[in-house]
Amino acid sequence: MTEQRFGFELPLLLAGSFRLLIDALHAELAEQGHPDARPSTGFALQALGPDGATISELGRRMGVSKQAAAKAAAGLERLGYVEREPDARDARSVRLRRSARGEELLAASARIFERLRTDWVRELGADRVGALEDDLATMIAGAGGVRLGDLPGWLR
Amino acid sequence: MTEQRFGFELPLLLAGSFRLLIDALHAELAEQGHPDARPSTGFALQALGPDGATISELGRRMGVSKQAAAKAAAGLERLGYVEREPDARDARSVRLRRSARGEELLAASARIFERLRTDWVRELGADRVGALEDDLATMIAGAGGVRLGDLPGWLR
DNA sequence: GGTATATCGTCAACCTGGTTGACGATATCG
DNA sequence: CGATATCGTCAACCAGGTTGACGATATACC
Repeated sequence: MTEQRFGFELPLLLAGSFRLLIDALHAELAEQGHPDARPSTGFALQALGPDGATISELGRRMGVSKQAAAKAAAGLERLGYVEREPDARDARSVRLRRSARGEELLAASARIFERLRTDWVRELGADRVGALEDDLATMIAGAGGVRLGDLPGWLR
Repeated sequence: MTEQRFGFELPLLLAGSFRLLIDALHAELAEQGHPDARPSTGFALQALGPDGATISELGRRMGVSKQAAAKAAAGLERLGYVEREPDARDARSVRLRRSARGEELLAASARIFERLRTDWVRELGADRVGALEDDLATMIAGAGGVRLGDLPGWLR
């Protein structure tokens, strides 16, 4: 079974399975009333956190410029996933907050990812999936963590 | 060790470790004389194959339009990774072929990925890395394979 | 052989999502 | 109070994707 594998297969397998999950997620999301959610939508909403954030703060959390964060926020606002309100104690700032629909999206995503993981467990067994997660976490921790917010632009 | 894991961690772990590998690859490539190689560079050169391809063919192999393939080819040409020559038996076509430098880039990438994989083996053990690869391959095969050539644009 | 049809590569226009630089408005520090 | 820093926005640009159109060339068919 484990025949000789080349080093370059590892990244292909990682990218391929990542894409599998994300495609499945968005197919499901589209059916559940979120047809124009994109991978970056969830990332940004996650980065926003339960208490929201200012535009600059969002940019810092995602590792992009505040201008890029402003564009992203405008998109999320247009789709109804975030709302903006003036910041009470800093008249320069804009507070971005997840809307009810934004919370829904995250909740739906969490449910779907949970279900996708059980698919993996059914196929591979709970121990193998657990080992896989542990091993990837080990490698990431060994490298001192990894930034993910700017995934979209980084691949270029 | 294997505490309760949430479903949404799996994609984060996959993306994170993929990014880890790709970042390490390009840090190494930059030191080896390929500072402006990008992830898509290697993908495209790989898609070109040892015998090269026409622009339209490259586009089909990467799952993008021929116009996008032409732009990518122009970039690769500018960096000296591919050469274009007229097609002997079809005056409409342009054959794209990897240059010597292009072959070098692929060879260097293969070497580096091989070394990165041995890092993983040193950290996790050969059996765990093999299991990880087998499991990811299983999931990808179960989904009927996955397209990777258009990774850059797909995340959007 | 001649004509219809398909494909090749390019051009143009547009979209998304990044970047940098500049700038007025507002906070904050000394 | 004044110097300095940060906030959000605007403008210009770039990369890399899209669609539509088009002249040039192959191919298929009568």
